[in-house]
Amino acid sequence: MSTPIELDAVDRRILRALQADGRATYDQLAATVQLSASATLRRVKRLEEAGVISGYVAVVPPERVGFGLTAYLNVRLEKHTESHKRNPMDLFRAAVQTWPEVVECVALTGEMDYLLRVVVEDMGHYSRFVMDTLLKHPSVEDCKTSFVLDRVKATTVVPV
Amino acid sequence: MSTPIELDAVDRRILRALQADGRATYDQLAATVQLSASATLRRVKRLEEAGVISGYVAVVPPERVGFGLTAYLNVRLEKHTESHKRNPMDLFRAAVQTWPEVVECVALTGEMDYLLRVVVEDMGHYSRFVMDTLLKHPSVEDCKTSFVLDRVKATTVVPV
DNA sequence: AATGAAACGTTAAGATC
DNA sequence: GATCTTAACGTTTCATT
Repeated sequence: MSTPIELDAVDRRILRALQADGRATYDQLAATVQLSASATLRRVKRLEEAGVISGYVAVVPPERVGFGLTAYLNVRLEKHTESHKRNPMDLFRAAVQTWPEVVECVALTGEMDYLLRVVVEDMGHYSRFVMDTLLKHPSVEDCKTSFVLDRVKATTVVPV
Repeated sequence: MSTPIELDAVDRRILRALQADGRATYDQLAATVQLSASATLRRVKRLEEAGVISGYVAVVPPERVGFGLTAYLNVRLEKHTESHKRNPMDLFRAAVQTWPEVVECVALTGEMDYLLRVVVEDMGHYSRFVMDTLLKHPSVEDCKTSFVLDRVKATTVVPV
């Protein structure tokens, strides 16, 4: 899982194909990567065991299930804390895991500490999340929101 | 593809399960959602045809294939253009599709026009992308970069 | 209209060359 | 890397509610 993997051209074709269709059969895969099905299967298993393929997921467009609003939130944490509590960073990171609206959270360089991608049903839902949950959390100093107007490019794909 | 879909509790359990493991067998799925395999299959096909499941993809962690650096770039476009050319927005959107480093691009509310997620091999690759490609593009006025220090939460999952 | 059980065709997985 | 064999799986059918 942690050793670096050498990928040849065939491996890259396999990864591109499986990032486009994670349920392609080995016969289909074999045809697109120009290899026999059994050799293709062995390479896929090798890639899975090496952690190059960490799993397979169904893609569910949020707007098809009633989550029509996506926002990016830059969050800045409190720099100090009450001495009997855990520090703001640990508190915040633990809280983020429990908030279903937050589908992605990364720590960033720059003036804001964290970037959150938040997926909600509508503006009411967004407003409740920010007012009642995020800003009420003791670790959070403030946040800035940008709403997504349009998806220009969205790929689950790593450009292997 | 465009009609709203009514999802019941079983549909939601199926979506959660397939977002966690897109290659679960129908026997496995059936066990976790408390339904027979054939009924589960019929519901999955219905969700696929309705576009609630738009596809299945293999997940490839960028760092496992040599893409160790992720950055978020806020991009501001030129507000005017040479009259004989297309406007900056159309130029930029078309260019973004051709840049493999840009795995995600959304138009945002707020002072910056676009947010890009950029996945690159290292700082040299990042630097070349920004200096030689992004900032040289006639549609781009300027950009601000934040590098990802740590993934706190990363889910492909819509919280259905 | 949706389900569950069983039968049938297809695919995955392992052994061998 | 390819071929062959068998076990597992996906899909259809049909009776049932």
